[in-house]
Amino acid sequence: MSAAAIPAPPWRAPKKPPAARQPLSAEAVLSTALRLVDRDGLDALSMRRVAQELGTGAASLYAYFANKEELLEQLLDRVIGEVPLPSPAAPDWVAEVKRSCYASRAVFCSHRDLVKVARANIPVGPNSLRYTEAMLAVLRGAGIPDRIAAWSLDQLSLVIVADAVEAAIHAEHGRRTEADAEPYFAQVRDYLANLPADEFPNLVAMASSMVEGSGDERFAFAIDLMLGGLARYARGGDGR
Amino acid sequence: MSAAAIPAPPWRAPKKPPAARQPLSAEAVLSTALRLVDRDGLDALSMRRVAQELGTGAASLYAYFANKEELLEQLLDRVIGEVPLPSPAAPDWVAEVKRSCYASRAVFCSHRDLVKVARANIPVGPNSLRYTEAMLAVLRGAGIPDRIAAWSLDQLSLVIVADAVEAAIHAEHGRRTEADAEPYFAQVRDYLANLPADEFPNLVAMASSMVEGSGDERFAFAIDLMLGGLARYARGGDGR
DNA sequence: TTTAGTTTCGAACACTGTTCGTGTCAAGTA
DNA sequence: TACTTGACACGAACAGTGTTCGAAACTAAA
Repeated sequence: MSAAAIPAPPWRAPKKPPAARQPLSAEAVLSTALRLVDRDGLDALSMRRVAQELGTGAASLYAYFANKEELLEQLLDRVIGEVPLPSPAAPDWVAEVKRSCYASRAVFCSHRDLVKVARANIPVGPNSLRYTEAMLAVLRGAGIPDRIAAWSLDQLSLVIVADAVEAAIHAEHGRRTEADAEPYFAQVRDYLANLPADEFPNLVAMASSMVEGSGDERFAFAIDLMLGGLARYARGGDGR
Repeated sequence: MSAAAIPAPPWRAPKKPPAARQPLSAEAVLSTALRLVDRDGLDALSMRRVAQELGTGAASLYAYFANKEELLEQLLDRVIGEVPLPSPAAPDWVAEVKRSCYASRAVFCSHRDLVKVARANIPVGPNSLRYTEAMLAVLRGAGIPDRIAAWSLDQLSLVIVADAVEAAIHAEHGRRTEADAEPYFAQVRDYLANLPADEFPNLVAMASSMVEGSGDERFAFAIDLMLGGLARYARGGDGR
């Protein structure tokens, strides 16, 4: 195969000058789109801009993708492919699931707000399927009944995505690190603490608690909460 | 003024009949917007359409709302106001929280896909605050520590919203009832069942389980999962 | 009646996703 | 070599979007 001689590196973006541009492919479009999202965020991703970056017109993209939604779907699946698969052979299934959840969140967070496209639609891209398969293997290996495993995985994914979206929104508002976010949280805390105490006694009393904890801590708590509820279905009852 | 004597050229289209429109207020705008969402869905809600429904131009709305986002925020808060507040006096706190979650979901689902606007931003509308206050009262009344109560409420809301969004998307695709959705789920099941069994043994084996259960059942499971994990923090340990 | 201040809103701006029909060019056939 | 064919490329246009600006219309005080 002569194609092996020149392996087109998909992550290497084609240059702006239309002179030496490669002949446009779904791969090239996806790479460019992902680069744009990473650089400017999801809102800045328009068909025109992707095409422009490729040195062509927007209409050309519709030869490879039926519409923008399909492009985004494939883009998301490509990112999901970056998540390392959990191993069903791990000795401690709870730890393995946790590790996998953290890894997923990390990958999503590393691509700005792309995760926003991961709504409710069941993802059916090849990488999503591989991930689902691996996760199911772990849960079933722990003795969790099929139905429970399927539903729980749904919920876990939901929490991961929702949390990543929240993180992305914070990042968009410039609250990237804990230190950056402090003024914002202080503002919220003050607002809550100064509500009328007769109508909102609990909110006033809990103003500090409401904004406490880093994003990581809150995410870890959410995952623990689910796994805590899930453990009772695993082999050996809820003792863990 | 002599200018008034000159009659307007009749062939020039006369201005729109002023009709008997009320003098335009934030209230009127919100009511109209909500009516539009209920009728045509969130995507059909544009500033122009709302204004048109009120017999005016889009620019007029900006006198009452800084932008579309603010309008949507207030619209959501208004809908949250329809949710009945949970009672901290209820004898069984778990049952009360469950009831409240179901009620919230029902309200969201009754307004098409408006719930999509409820992303990660902490909702701070008056009705949202009232709801949060009531829910916190219940959780604290159960002996749950402040920090845990705050974080759990976050997660519960997240699950409710995410589930309602999923239901809305199904409804948009015409899969409103279980019977309507059956063909779709059958399709997904068949697709999963026919994947290469060597690469996806679990998905193939669990094809049925993956699509099993009504929306209500899956939602109930999700809430139970969280409350199951939460119960251990309540007064009296994790028994219950 | 004049003036000042506020509210209203048509027109325009800079975008968006998508489609149509033409343009380009390489491969296949005569 | 000359001609045809068909797939890909893409400029221009369409129908929409949120938002802004400045002029008109109305209201209330002087």
